[in-house]
Amino acid sequence: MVMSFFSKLSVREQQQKVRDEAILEATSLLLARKGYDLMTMDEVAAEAGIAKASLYKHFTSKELLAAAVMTRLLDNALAFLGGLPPETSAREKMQALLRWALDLRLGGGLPLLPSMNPTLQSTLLANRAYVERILKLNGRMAELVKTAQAQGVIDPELPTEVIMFTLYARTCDPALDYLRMTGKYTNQQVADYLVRVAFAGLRGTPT
Amino acid sequence: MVMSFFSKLSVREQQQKVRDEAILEATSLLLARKGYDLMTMDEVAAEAGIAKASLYKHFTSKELLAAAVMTRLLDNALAFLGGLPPETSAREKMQALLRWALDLRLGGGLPLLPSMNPTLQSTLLANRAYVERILKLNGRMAELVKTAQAQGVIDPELPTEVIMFTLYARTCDPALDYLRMTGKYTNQQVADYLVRVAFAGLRGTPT
DNA sequence: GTCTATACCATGATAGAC
DNA sequence: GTCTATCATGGTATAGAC
Repeated sequence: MVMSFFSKLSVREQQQKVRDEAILEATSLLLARKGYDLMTMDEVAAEAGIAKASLYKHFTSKELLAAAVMTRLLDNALAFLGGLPPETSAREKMQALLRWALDLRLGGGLPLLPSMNPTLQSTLLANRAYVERILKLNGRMAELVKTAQAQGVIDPELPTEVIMFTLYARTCDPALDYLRMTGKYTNQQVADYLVRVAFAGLRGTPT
Repeated sequence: MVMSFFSKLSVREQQQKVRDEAILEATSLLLARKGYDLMTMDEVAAEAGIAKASLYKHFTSKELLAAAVMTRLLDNALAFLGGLPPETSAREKMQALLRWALDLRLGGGLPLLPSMNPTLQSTLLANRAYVERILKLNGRMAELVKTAQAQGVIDPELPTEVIMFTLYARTCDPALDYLRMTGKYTNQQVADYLVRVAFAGLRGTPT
């Protein structure tokens, strides 16, 4: 089919994108708030302001919807990393990424990592787009970690994977929720503490 | 009703305890493996070798069952802490408790902390026995943390709560699962890494 | 009296008719 | 796009066997 760039179809496609984006945003919020298992498609539809069946016109299954959200999230993470000024050190980049994720979570926008729902897990791993992003991010992270280790600012005795996985894990650290529940700290303070503890540990850095 | 200590009822009560224990153990495994939401009462019954309806004779709801498991877990944690030799330092005790929890998890026996299922959460907080244990453990932990901070072996600039919550959070660190999935490390190594990173951080301890 | 089998009922993911 | 089924799942209650 031939069409101009300004045809009605193009506009309609843009509308689609806008709607898709709204759905993804709603899903993101709900995933962050309740997790995959407890999130229902009814809620997503309500939050996005459309009917449930309409939702299924956009995303053909709950799992695919979740995969789309996770993929978008990884894209954002990669974009964030890529957008950091070139003079930023490797360790600073690692720290900034963790901070970015924690801030996202404090704003209600970070879907927890794939809980351990097995069906979701396998759907994700079968999802070309998702896996591609994961691999790309892993590659970037591995570089940063190795550089930082070579510079001696990250424990060189730890396997690269341990560092990477720990960083990923810290983005969904439940301590964040606990601290927030006390009501004693600002979001900034909570994030500061978590980043600090992730890098310096409970022992702290002796001078 | 009057009865001897060796009456049949007493025996029957013992049978009850044994069965209860088997159910709790089965639930523990399943909670650890699938989490609360995905665990079904059918599975629990199957794993415990009884019928679903019988299960409901022992525990009148899924939530109460989970609460019982969590309470038992906290009892075990308290017993473990209490059983450490008196000469153990505060920091060693903290470390030992984390290690104990991680070993439990590696053995498949640690139900993750209350996911964030809201109904479960409120059931737990309404459960006298559970809350009692939580408060007791929190008390013990707060003592240990303060002592260790006073001794300068735990970062004294961090609020006690940050330390405590971080420790709790580390017991369910997803990095453990990631590392195990690589298949590159023994369970011992995985636990060693996690404990080390929890206390020394990613930066490591500069000599 | 304790377990088994089965029935009930709400919820939530999908599919099909307008 | 919406509205209205369908269909499976899973928590809970009951009815009857040993």
